[in-house]
Amino acid sequence: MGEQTPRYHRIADDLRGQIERGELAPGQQLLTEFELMEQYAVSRNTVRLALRRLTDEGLIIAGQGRGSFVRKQLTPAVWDWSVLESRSRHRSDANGDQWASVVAESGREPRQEVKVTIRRPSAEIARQLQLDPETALTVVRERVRIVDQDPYALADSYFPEELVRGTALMLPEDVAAPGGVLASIGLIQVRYQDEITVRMPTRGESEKLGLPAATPVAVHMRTGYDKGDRPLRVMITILPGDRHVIRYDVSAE
Amino acid sequence: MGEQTPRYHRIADDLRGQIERGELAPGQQLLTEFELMEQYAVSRNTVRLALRRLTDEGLIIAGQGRGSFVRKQLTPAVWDWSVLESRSRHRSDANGDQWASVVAESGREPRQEVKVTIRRPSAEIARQLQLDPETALTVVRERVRIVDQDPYALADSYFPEELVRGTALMLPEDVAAPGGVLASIGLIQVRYQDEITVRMPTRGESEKLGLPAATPVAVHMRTGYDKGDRPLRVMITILPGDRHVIRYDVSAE
DNA sequence: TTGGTGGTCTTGTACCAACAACTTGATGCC
DNA sequence: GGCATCAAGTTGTTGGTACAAGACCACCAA
Repeated sequence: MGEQTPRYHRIADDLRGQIERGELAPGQQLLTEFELMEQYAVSRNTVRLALRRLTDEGLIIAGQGRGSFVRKQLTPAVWDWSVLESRSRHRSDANGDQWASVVAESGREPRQEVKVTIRRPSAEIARQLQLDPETALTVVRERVRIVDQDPYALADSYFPEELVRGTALMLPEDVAAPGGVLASIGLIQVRYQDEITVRMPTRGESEKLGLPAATPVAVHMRTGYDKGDRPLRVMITILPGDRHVIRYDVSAE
Repeated sequence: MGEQTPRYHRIADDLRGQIERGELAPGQQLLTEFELMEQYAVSRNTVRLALRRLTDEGLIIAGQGRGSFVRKQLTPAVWDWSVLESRSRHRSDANGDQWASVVAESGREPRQEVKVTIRRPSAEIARQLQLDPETALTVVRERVRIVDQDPYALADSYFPEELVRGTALMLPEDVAAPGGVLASIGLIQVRYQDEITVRMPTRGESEKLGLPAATPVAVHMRTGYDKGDRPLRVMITILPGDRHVIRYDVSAE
């Protein structure tokens, strides 16, 4: 049978069309693999290849023992990164808790799990903080941001150890202060450099965030500098693509 | 055999470890499926499941008839979006050709394929441009940005038709002007709103860009406003994750 | 030298079978 | 009623086979 496109491609195309036209609504259960076998007169393997294709595109999601379902897209959280902590319009909250207040406004319950460690910096972190990777130490605050019990993002902050030694930043608690936590200990960030990359999550990230298959992440790395251009902090945020929008406002002064 | 983790998980973990430890270098060919069958004493099906896992993580890439290879990451192009076209430091070029000049600086050859059409706007575009989706028309400039024959990004610009009627923007050519093309016809953008989302590419994007499997894309939507807060343009750029870094500088005035 | 031709190697597609693991709802016991 | 148990249904895992399709190389012929 000299067909050009493989059968499982055409089955996937057919199902994708049904999803895009709305004949299969978000959250709705698809036919079972066995039913699809009969409908298309193919083997179960071929059906599974087609379903895998849709899974990889993020269109459906399968659960063992339950069935396959059209994936419903979450209403994404919009995240405005174009404001300095020190002049945040969001009622005097730090950037770390801009998040908390934005979430709270939408009637949901934010929570953060914080873990603090002292570590030798990785090559990338050392470069961003202009530290010697052999001798310097960094204080690392690893946060898991949770909304209504569901993990939403990972946010890890790295500080040069000598700058924050003995301050509240070393407490494994959810610290917040008006104007930003760094400002509260006398470190004023006047400039950020943000770099955003896109990739598939690592296994560890995928587990911590409970990500469904085929969910890419944005990696947002923000380096904060004081007015002498000394780097004070690197914050790396892992934002799952299915639940976040990153926003910037760029304007002439 | 009451094992907790499936065999193909463990095989994938093993191979992933080899890649991460550098025992398998980027670009290097993996053992063939048949050899892996013998080495792990499993069926080809199981080997393929393990390889698929690594493919989905973006770690390897397979070619029919050639073999499987450790994926080498490209040196990503850094893309600075925090500058207005009108005050670009990059030798008086438009944003659209900030790209061209950055690429040219690194000794590679940039090229753009441009297609211009007039269309009724989608709901999203109409909302961004504050147009009536029933009656309004938009001029759409679809560009494929190519570096050394390889497609690198898609950049589609949408203009309200009444604003650009009869101007150079309606020519299906690679137009450029000092200070930006819009400025050259009297439309001055003083503010942008950028929204970045992350998702898997659609089939069409994947084909146009020749993306390997498991390559997510960043969708960068920039809406430009004049000083009366009237939207002048929406530009949607599709940036494959394996070859782009998005950068912003955020500073106090 | 050049070009085509064919054979071999490798991954891709498609089929079949069996059991495991998990979910869900029904059943029945206390 | 409440709770444990069971059975049926569904996807997950693993084994097998066969042929197709693309890549690559060696060989031969012009």
